Formats: sequence, C-alpha cells, structure tokens
Amino acid sequence: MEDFEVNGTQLNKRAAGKKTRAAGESGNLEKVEKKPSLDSSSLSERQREILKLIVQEFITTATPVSSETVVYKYRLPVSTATVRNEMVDLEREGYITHPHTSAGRVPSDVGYRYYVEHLMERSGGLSLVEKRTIQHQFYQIQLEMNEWLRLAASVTARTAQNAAVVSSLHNIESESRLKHVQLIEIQERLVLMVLVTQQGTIKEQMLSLEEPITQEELSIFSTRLNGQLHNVTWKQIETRLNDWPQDLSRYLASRVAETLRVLDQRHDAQIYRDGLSHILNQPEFSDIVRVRQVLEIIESGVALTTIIPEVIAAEDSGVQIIIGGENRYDDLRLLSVVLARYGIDGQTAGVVGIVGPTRMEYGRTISTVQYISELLTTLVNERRG
Amino acid sequence: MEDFEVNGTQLNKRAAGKKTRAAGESGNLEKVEKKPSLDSSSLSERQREILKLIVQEFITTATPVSSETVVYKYRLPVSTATVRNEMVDLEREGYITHPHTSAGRVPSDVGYRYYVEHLMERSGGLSLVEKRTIQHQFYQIQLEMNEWLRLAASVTARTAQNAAVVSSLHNIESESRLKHVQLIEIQERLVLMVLVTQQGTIKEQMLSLEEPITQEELSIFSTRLNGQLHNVTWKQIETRLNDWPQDLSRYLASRVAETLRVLDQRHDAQIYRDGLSHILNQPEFSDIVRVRQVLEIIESGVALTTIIPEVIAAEDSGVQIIIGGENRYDDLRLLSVVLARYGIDGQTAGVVGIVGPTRMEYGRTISTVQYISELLTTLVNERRG
DNA sequence: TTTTAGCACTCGTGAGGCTTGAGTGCTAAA
DNA sequence: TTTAGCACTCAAGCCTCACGAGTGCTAAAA
Repeated sequence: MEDFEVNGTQLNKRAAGKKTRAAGESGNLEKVEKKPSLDSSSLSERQREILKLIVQEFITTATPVSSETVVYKYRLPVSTATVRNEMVDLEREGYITHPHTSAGRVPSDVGYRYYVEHLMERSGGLSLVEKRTIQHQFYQIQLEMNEWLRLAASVTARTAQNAAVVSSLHNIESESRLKHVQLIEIQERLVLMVLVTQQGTIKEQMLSLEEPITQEELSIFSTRLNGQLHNVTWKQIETRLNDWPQDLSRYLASRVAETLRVLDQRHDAQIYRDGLSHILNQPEFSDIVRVRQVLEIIESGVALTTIIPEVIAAEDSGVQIIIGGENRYDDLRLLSVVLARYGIDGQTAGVVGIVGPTRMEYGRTISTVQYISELLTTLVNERRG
Repeated sequence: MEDFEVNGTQLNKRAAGKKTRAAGESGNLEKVEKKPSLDSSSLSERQREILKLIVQEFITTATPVSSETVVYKYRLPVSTATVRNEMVDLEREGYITHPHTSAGRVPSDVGYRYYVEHLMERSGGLSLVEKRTIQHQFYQIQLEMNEWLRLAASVTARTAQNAAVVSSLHNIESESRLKHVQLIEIQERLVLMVLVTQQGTIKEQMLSLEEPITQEELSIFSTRLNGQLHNVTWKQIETRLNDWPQDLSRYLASRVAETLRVLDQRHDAQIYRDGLSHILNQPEFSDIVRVRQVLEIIESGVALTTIIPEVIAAEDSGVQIIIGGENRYDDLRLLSVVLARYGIDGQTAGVVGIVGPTRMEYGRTISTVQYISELLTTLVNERRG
C-alpha cells in the first residue's frame, strides 16, 4: 500500500510525488532529486494534500491542527512524524505558521491563497434548493431598488453566514443624457420632476414654484422641454441657458441641468451592510479589541470604500478575493473579503461582497457572492430593460 | 453652616428637609416626624440629592459610586457614614443596588427613571453651534428620502455618541387615493408609471408591455386614466375593473390598483442603523456575550420592531424613554432606548431614536433625538408640501 | 534516502491559594 | 441625628503548580 487516495486525489510518497510533478514540467531528474529549483515554493503532491487538510480542518474547527489530527482524522498512511517533517517544510515556505511551540499549525494568508487557487474543490456551490429559496425571497414582493439591495445584503449574509456588503449602483458613463422629462403637480406650487436618461436612470426631483400652476400648463411645459432638451447633457443645457427666454421654462431647464449634474457627479455609493453578528460569533472574535476593530471597519472604515471602486473599475469581472488584507489594507489583517460586481457592462455597476474572518468557507462564500451578483444583474436588467 | 448648595439646589439636613417638603404638601407634622406615609417611596431632599449625584457620577465614570466619592467629590457637608445611611434607605426603596458587599452603589432602572423624571437638569441640550453643524450636514446636498434617513441615523449616532435607529416613513391613513398618474416611455416596451397620491406619496413602478408604444400614445392613456381614476382607492378601481373595456387601459388601471394596494399594505418600516461601535466602546460591554446580545438586538432583534410601531401609534407625541427594557422587553435589559416621532400629524410618521447602555447621558440624548426629529419633520413637510 | 518510533522540551491553560484594598454595615459615643 | 471607628466581605491581581497537547530532534529501521 504505497499509494492512497483522499478526496479523489492520488498521493504518492514524497519522492514519487516530486518525480510525477516534475516529470510533467521539465523532466530534469537531477533537479528533481533535491528540490524543485526553478520555483522554490512549488510543493510536492503530499505537501499540497497536507496543506489542504490543514486548511480544511482549521476552517471547520478553528483550532490549530496537529500532525496527529491530520494523520488519524484523514487516515493518511504515514506517521505523524512524517507529517511533522512536511509541516516544517510548509512552514519554511510560508504556507502555515504555529502560534507557539506546543500548538498545532494554522494556515497563513499565503496558505489560504494557495488553497483558494489550487486546492479548493470548486464543486461545493449552492444547492438547487438553496438557489430556489433565494430566488423566492427576491421575487416575492415588489420593491424599490434600495430595498432590493438591502434585501440582497440580508440574504447574502444569511447564506454565507458572514457579514455582507452591497453597494448601490453607480454610473460608469460619466455623461447622462436626457431622454424624457415629465412634470407632475403635487400641490399648488409644488411640482415633481421626473427625469429619464438615455442610460435608463430615473431621477425624481421636487421643485417649488413662485406661482401656482395647473397640471395642464405643466404638461405643456413638459412637451416643450422634451422637444428642446432631447438627448443633451447638463453642460449643453447650461451653455444654452444664456439665450433662453426669461420665463418659467428657463427655470425648469436650469433645474433639469442641475439634476443631471447631481446624477453625474454623485460618486459616493451607498453601502448596505448586514450580518455583522455572524462574524462576531466566530471564535476568533472572542476578543473585544478585535470585535471593535471589525465593527469599525464594517461600519465606517475606509478600507471598504477604497476596495469597492477598485472592484468596479477592475478589468476582471470575476469574483475578487482579498485574504487578510494581503499587505494592501492593514485594517483588514484579520479579515478576508470576497467581492463580485453586478450591473450592466459599461453602463452601471455595483458590488456585492462578503466580509469574514480569513478562516472562512471560501468555496461557499464565492458561490454565494457569485450567485447573488448574477441575480442582481438580472434584476437591474429587468428594471431598466 | 447647616445648609449647603449643590448645583443651585438647597439642601438641609434630613429632618429639616422632610419638614420643608412635607410642609409644602400637607402640613401634617405627625406623619412627617417618622416617615412620609402617604407615598412610602417619596424621598427626602437629601436623598434626592445623593441619588442624583450617584447617577451622575456613575454615568460619567461607569464605576460603582462609594459614599466617599459622593462626599469628597461633591463636597457634601456630611460624613461618609451619613451618606451610607441614606444609601441604605435608597437601596431599600429600590433606587440603587450594589453588585457585591465591598462595592459602591449603582443606579437601578428605577433609579434612572426617577433621575430622568425628577432630578435631571433639562437645560443641557445641544449648543447652538452643534445645531448649526447638524443643519449644515442636512442642507448641504440634494438627497433622496432614504438617503436623508440614513444620514439622519449617522448624524444622530455621532451627536449622541450611541447607536441610532431611524425608521422610514409609514402611512397612517390606510387608504391611498390617486391624485395623478403619469406614464413615461423608457424603452420600446418598457414603461415607467409614476403615481402621486392625495396624501402626497410618490411611487414609481416599471411596467413591461406586450407591444411597443410611443410616448404620444402613453400621454393619451395618462390623460384618460387621470380622468377616470381621479381620487379613487385601489378597491374602487378593482370593482370598476369588471366592466372596463378590454384594452390596454384596462391593464394599466389594474396595475395602478395593484401599486396603490402595495402602498397601502406595506407596513414593514425599513430601519436605518448607525453608530453601533459607540455602544461597544462603553466599558459595560467589555464582555463578549453582551456585545453579541446587543448586536443581535440592533441588527435583527424583534424588540425594536415592536417598539417602533408602538411609538408611532402612541398618543403622546413627545420623547419616549424605555430604561433597561423596564420589564417589558427582556432583550433590552442592558439597554435604554430614547425615541421620538417625526412626520406629519395624522398622515405619515417615522421614528428616530437612540439605543445605548442604561448608563447614558439622558439629557443630551433626549435633546439630540428631539432636535433631529424636528429637523426630519421640517424636511418631510418641505418635500411633500 | 526516507520513514518512523521515541523522547525531551516548550508553553498555554486552569485550579488553588494568598494578599491587597476598596467599601460597606454596624456600634457606640458625641 | 450624626459621626468616628472598626470588623467584615469580596473582587482582583498574582503566584505557583500540575497537566497535557504538540512539537522538534535523534537514532534506528525500511
């Protein structure tokens, strides 16, 4: 019994493992015999397996993983001593650490990264039942966009059992062009202006007038404005405003311009958050100081508000993962963030994501975030056509 | 020097205090000499003063207050022993407790209640500068209603240094009546319907049609619908729907009815929260278990969602204070809630409030909540006319 | 050369005991 | 009725000790 299988992966003893892998890469036996020199951090098949087990075990139990656990729980046909030797290697390469001499091993950020990219089984996504449940929650009721997003945050948090963040939609094209304007009388001198842009954004704005006005008159103004301002940007309106007749329509046009401008210049996305309690129920946050840090980050921290625009601007439209801040965001040292974009390509985009301890179920989290972002994308498309 | 002053309040020694108070009430000296028998829990002037000092001291320091502190810090011209005697009385009456024999005194919920109702100096509200700052934050930018509320939560939290909750507006009149409907073409077969009710509520709804339609045609339908559906409720539309001509306008009318119905039947207020971290920075929440409880309550707890409708329905329109749950809400045992209503009387109302430890600065909190609710009320009035 | 058994070593954890100091409650005198 | 004085209680901090989990190293076996 030289070979064994764990989770369908063939494992050989150290030498054999190296040979196999190296053969597939270069065939140079000399190098292989000692150490893979080209890429000093490449791992043997067995090391990969052990790393995988350590990560998985640590994710579920939250306690440092001992060599014994690896061997007996997962029935590896090697001794604990062998596993310990491999662990020393893994530690030297930076994939794992241990908190103190007599403790088991804990994955490092690098270890998690390797796990996410090479070892994790992608299969374990959301079940069909779960997807159905989520869909139901979304299509049960009529909602405003902001309520959808709030709901999305809540559902995401519950599904991934972690804190969720959802950012509001954000226009990518910088110049809104007017498609239609409509004026509606609310009260004697109070008028609701509804703007629809070519991009499909809808914006309401309340206006108060000096003089009372009837709906009939307003309708006439609407028609006139629609004729004169079709397909223009706010800047174009402003330049035309100089030689505009000095009547009410001039005021209305200026308000149209202003509202379009606000629409274009608003860059601060709203962020909906939910499920903070999930994070704090994790054992790594039994320390009050950490709890406060995390709360600070999610409630008002700058890290998220820097990351979200980056994700929106990113070329890669797939799921983005930041593990333990990965030296870019010091505040996030203890947390991982999994983010996906939603919206209409090139027009409008938002972000849905999960924030949790680095020790999170990445597979499930990724699936969740991905699925919710797809759902939201459909939703946005339906709403805007 | 038999008399002394603290914060402008005249104090006499025990006997004298009782005489003074009792003389103003009944003049029956017999009763006064022993104990005020009519109301067994009425306090002597000196007891009130000591209670006040204990509450104030505990609010600022968060540590049990010893007799020594009361005497030396506030320069009472009595000995610590005397204060201790009074403390025993106060404790017997339920206004204070002490966590263990060798600890100082801590106000009970009853003690806080007495403090808020009889001892607290109401003067210490927000300064003019603070009010200005708050106003600035509100009037700086154009916002949607939901953004106002979110902002309100954030400002309230910051001002009161505690967690804030703001509920969205909620219609009190149950029957919305249509004032105006407008149809706007978004895309070939996608139509935006904007409803305005007599109550001043505005509601957007997207419709998708089987056949393409032009804006001109839509305008005609708008006019027709406005004529036919003026001032009706959703139920009235539904009854008329039976003998309605089988054309597009029938579909449109039914969608109007449906949208009005959704408007009327929506009773779940959205709640905006902010400033959780303020609570957790308080020393009484250095215990993880409590932190989790609090988080649970504020994030998803049922207590708040029961209290808010109560406040909306309450006859008293003033600030409502619930101290430590006061036996009604067990979850809130550790917290106090200060709430005020905002909105238009008899039409629409929401709630703004603060959630914090029972040991909070009630004076400041009350002022803050009151001021923000006034601001929001003005805002709502401006928006709706 | 790789694997393994065996053993010494490290270090966190929790229990038990001790001291300290804060603050009360009571008593007896003013 | 007030106060000085003192005994008593109890939490908190600190020390020590024993335990056990888990490692790292070595020397022998495969």
